[in-house]
Amino acid sequence: MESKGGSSGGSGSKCGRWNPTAEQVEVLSSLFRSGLRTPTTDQIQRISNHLSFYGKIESKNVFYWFQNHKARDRHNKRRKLSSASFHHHHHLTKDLNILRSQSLAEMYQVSEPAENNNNRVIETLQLFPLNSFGESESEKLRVHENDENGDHHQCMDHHDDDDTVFSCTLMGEQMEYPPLDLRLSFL
Amino acid sequence: MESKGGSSGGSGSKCGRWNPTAEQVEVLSSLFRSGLRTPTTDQIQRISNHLSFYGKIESKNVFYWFQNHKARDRHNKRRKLSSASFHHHHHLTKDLNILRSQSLAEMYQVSEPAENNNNRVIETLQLFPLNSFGESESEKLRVHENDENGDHHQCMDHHDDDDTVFSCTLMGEQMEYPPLDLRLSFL
DNA sequence: ACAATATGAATGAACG
DNA sequence: CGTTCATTCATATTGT
Repeated sequence: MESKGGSSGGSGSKCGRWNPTAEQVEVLSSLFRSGLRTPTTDQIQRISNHLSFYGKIESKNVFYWFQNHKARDRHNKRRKLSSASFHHHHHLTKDLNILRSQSLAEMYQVSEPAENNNNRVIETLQLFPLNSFGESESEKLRVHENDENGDHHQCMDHHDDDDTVFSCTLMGEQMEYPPLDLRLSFL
Repeated sequence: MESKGGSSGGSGSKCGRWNPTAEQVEVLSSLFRSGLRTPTTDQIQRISNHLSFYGKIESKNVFYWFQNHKARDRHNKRRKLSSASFHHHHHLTKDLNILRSQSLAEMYQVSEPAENNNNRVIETLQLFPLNSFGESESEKLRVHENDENGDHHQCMDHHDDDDTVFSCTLMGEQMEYPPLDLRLSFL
């Protein structure tokens, strides 16, 4: 369709935000698949410089690309669960009963797959002449800090403009919700 | 119907992308109206598992649903706000001041989350001891990137110089660009 | 059938 | 580094 020039990708895009070329993505993906995850500033510079041949690019784009790709790759593996699309035809009452018991927790609390992953990536990394992986094992040291990651979502006093007139006062109020509020109990 | 995307329900649905059923949307909307905006990974999992009762669904669907809903809600609110209050312009300056001071912040929910100001959803969450052990048994396994499909990055060869040469025979993907081993040499 | 809209999905950028 | 925001792409749905 269009040459890269300023930006390309799958479709035309307005400028203002880097739109990587197919070639750029290919190279970046290759590097990632080869094991590169967090390139140093120097490497970022080289990668960016090299990729500039295919189109406009900046160093920070490369930096962000690796950051995002790594994070999403990891997150995707975490979301690989819950593919159960079998519909039980339980009765709602039964379902609710189960819902209140504790056995449900086991049912719904998905267990992580706990894949026995090898460290093959590290091997690959060390094959590269990128002498910056001296702390390749430092990442394992990442302790699990228990930040009480409560839900930081505020409730708003929305004036329910166009939405249904649902008073969301289900705190200590006398809420007589339709069966809907019961559905929240799975949380 | 189909093995894929066979989301039954009141609305017909084709394959290709997740098409939520009416019940699923109902529950999701309820949660949203209750104040839930950015569910955590655990919550997403539970929501997804629960909603799988009504049809095929994945975690990422829930994740995207909330992301989109929140973003669009915010977008709409913003547009509404910017175009609002053009009728009574008696004290335009005053209105603007008010808008800037507190109302806007509350509407945008960007005000600082008071620690005590818990959300309704949180209350609901804590009312049900379904998953009281949820946080205690967090998976400590923090495995790292594992190889997706170990059919690439065969071998390499390098000199310890900037002009490193690679012999990385990757899977024969059709690429009209220079071979990978050549493109990696800039590192 | 096509245009317009609604909405699922993706991703670059940035925050804490 | 994990999470969140903003913008855009892609596709289903709906209206004419």
